[in-house]
Amino acid sequence: MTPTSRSRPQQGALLDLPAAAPQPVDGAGVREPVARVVVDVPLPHLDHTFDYLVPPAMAAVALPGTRVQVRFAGRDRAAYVVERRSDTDHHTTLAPLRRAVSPVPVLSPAVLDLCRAVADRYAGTLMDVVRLAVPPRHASTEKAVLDRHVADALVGRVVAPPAADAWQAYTGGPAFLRHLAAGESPRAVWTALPGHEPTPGESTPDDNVPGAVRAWPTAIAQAAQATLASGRGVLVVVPTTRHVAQVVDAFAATVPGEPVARLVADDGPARRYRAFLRALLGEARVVVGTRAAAFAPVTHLGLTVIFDDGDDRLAEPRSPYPHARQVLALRAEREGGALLVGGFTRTVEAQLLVEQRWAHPVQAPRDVVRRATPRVEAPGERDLAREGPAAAARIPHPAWRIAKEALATGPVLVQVARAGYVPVVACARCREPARCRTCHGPLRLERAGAAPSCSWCGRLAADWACPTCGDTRVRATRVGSARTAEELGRAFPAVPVVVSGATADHGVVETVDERPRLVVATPGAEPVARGGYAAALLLDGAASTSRPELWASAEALRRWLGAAALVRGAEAGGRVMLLGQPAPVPAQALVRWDPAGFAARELAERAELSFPPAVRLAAVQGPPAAVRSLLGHLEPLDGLEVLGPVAVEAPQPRPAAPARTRHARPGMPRTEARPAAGPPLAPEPEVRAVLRADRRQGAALGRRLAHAAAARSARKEAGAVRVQVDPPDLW
DNA sequence: ATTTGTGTGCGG
DNA sequence: CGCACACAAATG
Repeated sequence: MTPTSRSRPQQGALLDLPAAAPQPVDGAGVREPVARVVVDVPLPHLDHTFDYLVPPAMAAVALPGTRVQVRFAGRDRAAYVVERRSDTDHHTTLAPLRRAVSPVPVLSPAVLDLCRAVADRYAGTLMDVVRLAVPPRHASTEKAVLDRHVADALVGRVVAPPAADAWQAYTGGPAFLRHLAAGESPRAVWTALPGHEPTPGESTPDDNVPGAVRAWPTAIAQAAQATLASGRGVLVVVPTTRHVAQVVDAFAATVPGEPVARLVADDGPARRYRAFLRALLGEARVVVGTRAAAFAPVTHLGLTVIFDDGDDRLAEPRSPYPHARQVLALRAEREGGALLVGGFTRTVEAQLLVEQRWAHPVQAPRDVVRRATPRVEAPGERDLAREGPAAAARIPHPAWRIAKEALATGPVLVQVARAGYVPVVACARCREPARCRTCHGPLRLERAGAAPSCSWCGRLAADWACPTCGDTRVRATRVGSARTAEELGRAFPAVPVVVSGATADHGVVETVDERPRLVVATPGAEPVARGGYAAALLLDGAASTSRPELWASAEALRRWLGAAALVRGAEAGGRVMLLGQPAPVPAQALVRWDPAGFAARELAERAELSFPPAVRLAAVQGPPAAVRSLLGHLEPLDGLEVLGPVAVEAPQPRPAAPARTRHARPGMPRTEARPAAGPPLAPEPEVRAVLRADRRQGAALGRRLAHAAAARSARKEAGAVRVQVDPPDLW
């Protein structure tokens, strides 16, 4: 936990002189007159500490962890004090701090240490990580919080005796809670069961019935409660604000009166900073938030939880791109708290933690799983053909039957891969994907009867004609949620249809009640149904598994499980049907509800192919000369493979996209064209190299990459190179 | 990035 | 010899 004291610039290995002997500094009456600071500059080769003199007026304020301003390279810069000391190893006289910005120690020693570890792991700079960890200061909020804090500081809190019924169903669940309550720090990978909180009027689940499974947020709240009982704090990180709301609600029900800080970037600077301060000052011992909350300054941290860790929103999109799961794992190792990695699926990364025996698996025995999960069917083409001529329909007859039966007892969920009406169209005759004449973006239909329009630039293509065969008619190659809802509404005229998804037409619906209705939703936007859905139809199976990336089937399974987990258990008649020719391996994992088995198989496959997380990978991307020079600055590493560099597809669609699917044959499923809309910019051509090393060499690889980036920046070499460790979109 | 220090070239 | 500009190194 020692703060960094790498006060020596790294001007290449050649000039690695020994550090100057520390010299005592005359503080003119100031005790520990030297402030060791980290300065907010973006240059990798300046990623170390600098010493400044503390003027007497700032002596009591500029304490470790506080924000200050310093004169640096002729400009006033923001900085954080990381240490106060009486000596310096700097040889000339120290410049004074310019300003003590605030007395609040926002960068606690534990969080500083975590940031350093994350920066090292991801080959980034400390400051880049600190910027993710510490929200921007909001002065008026700070004043308000501090004033109130003095007023009601140190109010003792009594925690009710912990409940543990949500963990009864899991092997190792009660033991996990016991260890937490005893002040220990177990680590677990938790495969959550679908569970539903009782509807009002329904009796609460009996603690002694193992089949009575409670919803995941309640399980988290109970684990938190056990930790609070041991006198320690709790941090919960989830992918979205929707998840945050669910967890916060569960806390309110489970640990009433316990203050919970909700740390969500979407809340805006003032609220975010307020929540941060409440955690920092110990006013809230529980923090629930999205990815940046992984760094939250929870005092005496006893447990961190991450739920649905396969969601890509847990990966930070800004340099150095840390993933919240990894941040929490580093944190658990360094700060010594317990870690709970949970989800309906099990990610390969979590599987690795289990196989390394770093974490214990916590999951339900087979018979409990069978009762608590819905009955899942994934009819193959032959099964459907037996049912009659409409077997190839997107919603074949057996699916209609399930929906009809289920609607007698409750709501039915229909998961659709894409939002919109007809999000992709092709030539009706030759099935060539239809593209915009101007920018070559894919065409779509925005609503019934509308002319095709471009999903990139929005232009109408009323007079579209296929450049290959001349036909002017288009056909749907994807069907979106809006059109699906339309079809369902026609088939069930008496049943209300709800559409949920992040589009302009309608928002995400949070919950629906237990009355019969059809709920059409895109993955991740499924409303929670009180008491559970009676059934779910998962359409478009192939759309999610046919992507070439290695993670496609794991992601598909995660999405299916996420929807299926909202359905009542088999015991209560819940049914799920997976449709649309999904790949068989994830489909079988869903049918058997065996995410752990799937994850084990996936991890083995990745080890076989030398893919992450079995090995450590890093991507280096930028202009050709810049990438070459960075690779040139890399010090040798045993067993390091350098793949490439190779030209990388333009990150943004170019205005003149090549018609690359000229010979697509009718009937062949086309691979997805490109992500989504975006302003067509002309990017300069870039290359990407991929570095591969043994997992045990991961730390060394990170160090070498950071050194190489520092060397480039010290020499002011042109061109921005993006270094990304564990690039999520590569394999 | 910005500043500061050192070296080099050219005009006087 | 003196000054101006260029380049490199350091930034406390």
